[in-house]
Amino acid sequence: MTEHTSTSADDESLAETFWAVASRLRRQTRESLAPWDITPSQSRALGVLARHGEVRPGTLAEHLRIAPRSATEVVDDLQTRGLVERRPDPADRRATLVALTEEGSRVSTAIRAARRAEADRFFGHLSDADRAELVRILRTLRG
Amino acid sequence: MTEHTSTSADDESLAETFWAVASRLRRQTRESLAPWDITPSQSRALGVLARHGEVRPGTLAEHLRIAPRSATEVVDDLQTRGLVERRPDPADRRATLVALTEEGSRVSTAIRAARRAEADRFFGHLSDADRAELVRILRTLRG
DNA sequence: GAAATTACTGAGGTTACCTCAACATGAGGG
DNA sequence: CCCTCATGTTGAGGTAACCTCAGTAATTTC
Repeated sequence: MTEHTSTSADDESLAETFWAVASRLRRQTRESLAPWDITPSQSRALGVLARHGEVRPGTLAEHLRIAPRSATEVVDDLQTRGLVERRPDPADRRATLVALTEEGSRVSTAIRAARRAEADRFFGHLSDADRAELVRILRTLRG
Repeated sequence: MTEHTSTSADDESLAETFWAVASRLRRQTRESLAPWDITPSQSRALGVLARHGEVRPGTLAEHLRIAPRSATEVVDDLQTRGLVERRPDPADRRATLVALTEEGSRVSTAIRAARRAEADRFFGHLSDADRAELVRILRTLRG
């Protein structure tokens, strides 16, 4: 009964349910980012910078899994908005370091707070026990 | 202990974990679709047609949550590939019905099977109990 | 000194969407 | 019957967020 069969039909609806939840969460996240008029990829970049401090554009590209050519543009946009600045890498004069400005730090923090609030809203419907279960199960899936 | 607090830090990592899982699943799904050289939105359209039978382009657009103008293009592409055909709606001579061709049916079935296999692979690492838990929790989140 | 690395730029392409405007046909109501 | 609305399609033009390819410049590494 609790035999580990390949319950195909259930797995499919599991995937469907998963995506339904994902799209709801994505929509909500997009909305929570709206006040800053920032694109998802810009916010991802801010996140990387907040976590890693100053990094070279190439490294940023790796973290964001985009081409270096595209990272230049993301950094350009963020720089135009004054959220990020480029400075010379003291260790290698070919290189540039991208770092959050003060404004960038504030925005990044604010965004993180908003995300948190949104996650609270979203996952807050669950009991503590269910949240714990969910996180445990997802972790075994996250690879 | 099981008090329902707003465990913000945990919620954030819950969201992160969720997205990590999502991106893994998305990648795997994309790969499983590769043999058919079909885009995700085309496959979504096939899915709608398989579930609903023949539908008007406008209805298809609603299901896919895209503009009617864009649905025309999706249908065009599928028609070019011979997976779909347009026929007159007997009930309304302005209207068109989009339906799977035989080939389209076969492809759509094959895709569903591949998806199922992929879901098996993906969620199959979980115990039956965990799968049941996951589906239950996700359902309460899916809105 | 030659080759590799790092960043940047310009040009052009792709995907999957979008809006707006127009047109043809046909449906439904008065 | 006429008018308005609905339906599908098309064309033009636009956007976001990427991509590749080719070339420049500065600098480091072998």
